[in-house]
Amino acid sequence: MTQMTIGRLSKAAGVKVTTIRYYESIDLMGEPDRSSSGQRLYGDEAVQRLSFIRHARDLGFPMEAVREMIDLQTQPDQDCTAVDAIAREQLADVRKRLTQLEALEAELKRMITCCEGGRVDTCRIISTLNDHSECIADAHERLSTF
Amino acid sequence: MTQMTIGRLSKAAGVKVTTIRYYESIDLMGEPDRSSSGQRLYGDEAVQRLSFIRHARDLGFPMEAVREMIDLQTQPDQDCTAVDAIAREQLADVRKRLTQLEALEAELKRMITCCEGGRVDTCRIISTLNDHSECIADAHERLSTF
DNA sequence: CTTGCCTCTATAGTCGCTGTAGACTGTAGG
DNA sequence: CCTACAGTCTACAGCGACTATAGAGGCAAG
Repeated sequence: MTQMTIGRLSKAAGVKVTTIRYYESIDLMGEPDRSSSGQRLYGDEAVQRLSFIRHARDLGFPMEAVREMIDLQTQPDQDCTAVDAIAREQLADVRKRLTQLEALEAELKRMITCCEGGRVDTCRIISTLNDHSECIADAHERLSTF
Repeated sequence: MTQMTIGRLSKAAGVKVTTIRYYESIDLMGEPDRSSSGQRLYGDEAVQRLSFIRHARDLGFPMEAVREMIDLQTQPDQDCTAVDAIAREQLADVRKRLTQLEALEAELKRMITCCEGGRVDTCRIISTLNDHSECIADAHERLSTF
């Protein structure tokens, strides 16, 4: 199976047809061959590239980084310091997001332990959101439930 | 200082002027008073509401949830089960994202330990992105660096 | 009075897609 | 061969949550 239509490629790579065309339009995929009637025809390397893109995106790499890495792949004789740098940057970013999310988790737990099913006007979640500095002291003992 | 212009509100609440007007346009803020020349004039409760919105957004609450909570605040005599439910949902979501990010961190670490500054065509980061199932075995011993 | 910042409205642009419309193509069954 | 029907084509609009721009008018200090 050397040539496949966009729909088959879509299934093979797990990327929607419209998204593939979109990637083409922003020059992430080269221009594919066309059948006599104008339908796009792809080879297996298109599956590779799409999986690469999708995987990188799943890992949270920004589009720009993906593009850079793809460009680098077209010059395979260079050293890969640049690729390494991109990955390290991404790792740092992920770490930052992890820290933020952890703080966030703690705060949400706190909010929830503070809400005891009263009325909205005394609700601790609401007041926590209104004023960041509330309801910390008495939360600690109840956190185990979460 | 009972009435302030949008710029002062912006500074007081840490939300950009344009964003405030945007929130007004999507009915998150009520219509403010206007000066004789048509400039928006806000009271302190606007600072409250904006901080609430910003804080909730920082915590990752979706806009829709923010809107719901604001609506609930206008009916302060109801019980706050709904608010609690929203917060719990958000907590579950945060947990999910945490798990994903942790997996992601692990994979990025793996990718980086595998990349030894060779050439792009042998770069393990690139090949990891191309094919998910590589380069796991020999990574473990070097992970400590990260 | 002028300078310079603030505010106004309305509109377009951002990112990373997704969805739509309306036409054409390719294929399988009868 | 004809008919269905699924797949494909282009071009463009829409999404969320803002951000930026243009061009006009407002306000306070020097």
